[in-house]
Amino acid sequence: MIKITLPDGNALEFDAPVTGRQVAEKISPRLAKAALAATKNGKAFDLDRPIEEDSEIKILTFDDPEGKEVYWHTTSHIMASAVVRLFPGTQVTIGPAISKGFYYDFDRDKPFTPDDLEEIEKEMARIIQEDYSFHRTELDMDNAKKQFSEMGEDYKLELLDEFEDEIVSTYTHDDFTDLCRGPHLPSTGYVKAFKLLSTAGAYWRGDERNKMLQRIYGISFPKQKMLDEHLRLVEEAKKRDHRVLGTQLQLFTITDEIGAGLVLWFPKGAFIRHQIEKFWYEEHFKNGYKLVNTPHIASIDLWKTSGHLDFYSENMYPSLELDNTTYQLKPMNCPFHIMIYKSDIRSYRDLPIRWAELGTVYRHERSGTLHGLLRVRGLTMDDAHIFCSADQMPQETRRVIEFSLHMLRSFGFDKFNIYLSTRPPKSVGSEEQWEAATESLRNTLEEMGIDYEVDKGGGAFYGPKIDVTLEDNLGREWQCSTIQFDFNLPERFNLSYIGSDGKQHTPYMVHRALYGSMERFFGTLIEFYGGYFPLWLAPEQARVLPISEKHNDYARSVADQLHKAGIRCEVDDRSEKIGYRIREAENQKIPYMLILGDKEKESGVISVREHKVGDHGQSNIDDFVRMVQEKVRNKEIFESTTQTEEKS
RNA sequence: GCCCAUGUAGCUCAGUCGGUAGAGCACAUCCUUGGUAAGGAUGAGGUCACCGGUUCAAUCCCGGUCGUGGGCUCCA
Repeated sequence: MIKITLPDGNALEFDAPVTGRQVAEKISPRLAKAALAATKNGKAFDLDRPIEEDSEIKILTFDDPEGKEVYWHTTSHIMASAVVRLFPGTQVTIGPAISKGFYYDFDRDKPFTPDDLEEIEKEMARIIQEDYSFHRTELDMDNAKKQFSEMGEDYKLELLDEFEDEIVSTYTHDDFTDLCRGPHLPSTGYVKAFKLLSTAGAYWRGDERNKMLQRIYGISFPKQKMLDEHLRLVEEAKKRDHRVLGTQLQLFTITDEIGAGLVLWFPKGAFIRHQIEKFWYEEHFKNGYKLVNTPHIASIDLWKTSGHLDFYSENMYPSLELDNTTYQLKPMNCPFHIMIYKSDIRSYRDLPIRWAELGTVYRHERSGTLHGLLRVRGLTMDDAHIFCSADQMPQETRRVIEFSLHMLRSFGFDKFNIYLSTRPPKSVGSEEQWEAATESLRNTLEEMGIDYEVDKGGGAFYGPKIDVTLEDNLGREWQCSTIQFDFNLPERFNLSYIGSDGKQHTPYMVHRALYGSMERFFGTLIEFYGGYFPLWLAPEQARVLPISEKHNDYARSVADQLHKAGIRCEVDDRSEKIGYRIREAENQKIPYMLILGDKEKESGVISVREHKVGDHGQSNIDDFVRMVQEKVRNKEIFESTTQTEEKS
């Protein structure tokens, strides 16, 4: 007899060996039916693999993240076997489950076409129909290498070379065998609904020096309805894409007549940006920052001294020759702030110095990485540099982290990821400097009790950093705030301050941006709000809609009163029906529509309609003004805005 | 940068198996003055991204350039 302990603490006794499936059957027929795999002592385990000794067992269904992983990973094996059936000679490489689905990378001369995908789907359907069981085989390294060498699977051999385990496992269904840790679904028939979504080129191991493989992405579910729902949600998400909303709401455009990655801010977008910047200035003054302003180009010598020419040149635009001087368009603001520091003798009494600038920089990002507002070539950083003494450093980093979180929360963000980025391969400074600086940042994070992940090798060339990322609407992560330690520039520029001991010391330096850049922050805001900007940001807070021509005068007098109260509103008195004009205001995502007809005119009130919600009924003007002012003051966000749009 | 896809009116998209293009919305004018998401009529609007090639003829086929989209380790 062996003892099987369940997640709820209850224990069941079985004759050994027992399988996860038998355990599930004992618990309930429903669980047995939904069971996909198990975990044994916390590690994923095939449902039909014998358990010989006392264990903690959890049965995995599609509701468990690990269950989904098994489901998707198995589907990727099914896809691989279909591809090998249809296109003999294709080498398989790796095919993991990812957060939403799976992919598999193949080495094949010809990329897959959409027609190929259809064929592959049909073949997968056959393989699922034929319901092959998955068999796990364990073998030692020599045999594994022999087997995959005979199969001609070079990539698997490369993987095997890196494994440290003595025993590896393979999974076989039908006549397809793949090197795989597992576990898998019991059989191919477990996959009920799937779809291949896209193809892409992907470098072997993500390294562009390696061969480009052909990747196929897909997803699967235990029910067709779940697949349909998933596809619907993806479609809905596309409507919140900042590029789509940017056009629809006339916020910005990027056109090749200007250049890739260069943004034209339309009046409405520029207004929102202005509000964001105004808030930024106010908060920076409150937090002890002073403003500076600096030019867009500078003598190339500055960039030689700073090290940018050596370490950042691939992202820099070519230099300009003029009057026997070579100028360089700036990719960063830091050297300028440093020169301001150097313009005077600094005392320890002056520190910390905090200088901020909305500084526009140009970076030649690789063409394939450009993406709407989220990765551009001309951008305005909400930059600042802090110069301080060594012992002020922990305090200053802490202040910046708190400041950053305060700023982001003011916009309603409450979900972000925080990373500690360590030394990259191409970088300056000694090992000791990196070690000390990284530890300092780590300590600050830990003292503040902040959860973070380590991004190994993700630091700037001049020092380690803390990054805050926000996710876009399709789950892609983008860097927002960044707080970077720099022990390079103060040395290169020979910065100093006079300490209380009367001697010269080198200051520490922090680079930081809280929004990251105005462009990217705006892009994430558009998606976060789904275009429904909160009142304090909305370019037009209310639209006044007279029912017919005879109410135009009243409409104008209402608009006047609102203007005087500081509310941004327009009158739409075009000779269109009220329904039409409401529809237009809704499409433009204008927060309030004020409908004015005979009833309102007579009693001197307004009828208030809120976007996405509908008619709120009548209100007097003062009450409405107070309500709007209150929401503006609180930076209140519309509840409906952060939810997925219903289908319209 | 690399792989694949793609570029037609302001926007969203049809279309031409090679004979210089079409819809809806938006826009303009007129009619309509209408109570909470599309009233009607008429009209204007395109070097079919750009450069080159094949052809009697190219928006369509071919090559190149530029742009855009998806992707380029969430490791067996």
